[in-house]
Amino acid sequence: MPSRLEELCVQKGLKMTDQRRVISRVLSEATDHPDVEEVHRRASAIDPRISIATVYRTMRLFEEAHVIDRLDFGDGRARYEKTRTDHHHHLIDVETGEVVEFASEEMERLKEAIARELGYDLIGHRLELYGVARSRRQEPQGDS
Amino acid sequence: MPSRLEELCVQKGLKMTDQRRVISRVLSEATDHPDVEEVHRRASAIDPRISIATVYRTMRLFEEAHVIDRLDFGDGRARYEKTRTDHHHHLIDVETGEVVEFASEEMERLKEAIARELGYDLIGHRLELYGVARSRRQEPQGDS
DNA sequence: ATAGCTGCAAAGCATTTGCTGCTAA
DNA sequence: TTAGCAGCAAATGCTTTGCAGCTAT
Repeated sequence: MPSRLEELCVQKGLKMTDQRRVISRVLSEATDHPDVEEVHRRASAIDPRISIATVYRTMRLFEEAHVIDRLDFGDGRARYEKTRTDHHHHLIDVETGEVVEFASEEMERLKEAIARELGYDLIGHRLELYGVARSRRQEPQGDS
Repeated sequence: MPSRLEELCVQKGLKMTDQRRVISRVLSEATDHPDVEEVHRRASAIDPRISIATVYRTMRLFEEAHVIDRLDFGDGRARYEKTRTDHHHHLIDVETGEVVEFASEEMERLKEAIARELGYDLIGHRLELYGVARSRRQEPQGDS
């Protein structure tokens, strides 16, 4: 059974090879935001004859076809997620690296309003929050 | 006359060498958001015996002393600005690279509220808007 | 045949670092 | 003298790319 992401790729006219199929399946099944190395690791577990260069090339290909989105959490490497229809943003737990997704209609309105006020039409935007779980704050065994 | 940024550095207990003085002056006089290469270029114009490695080391030093802030506009290199007391964000003109600063009390409130709702205390955040000047949109001579 | 894809290794870019000589207290 | 700094070049980490062989049509 082709993954949902593979079907999307085909719709976009992408030629699907074995390695692209494996990568699309890995991405389709991911519930997190893996970087290229992690995608390569998971893809290699399915089919070891897949090089990191191909993963890089495929990620770029998929990104240009708008079936995945590149994320930048400021740590120097790109993360990816399936393209979604809903606007959403990410809150990164700075202690665990965990990523919490959230959406806010108010935020959408506000950034449009700000751009308009400044005389601009909004093309894109980026918003991430970095935080620590409030429950963890009162536990005094923090070892950093 | 020492630059304001140099004075700040001294207050923070940093040892000021000739090259650090030059770099602090460059940063103090900057009204834009230069990257390391640009800081090096401007510093070299004042005193040519200053290496890019020293600029990198000094930027990190200044950043750790909280006299400058590192910015990331998503183009792979770090930009810098003097540390300011006011919360503000950046709108990047995707056609000219120009950076417009803005502040929004509503935005500050909103992101705090979102984090709290998700059960987190906010440690940091990142927000950039990318846009095109509305005035430029109707001029049909766009050559891209 | 032929266009396009892959793997490998080399190159690229921003940034960091090991080392050695220098500099200021 | 001695701790810390600067310059240089080599190393790093992520990503891209040149090249030659392979694979489907």
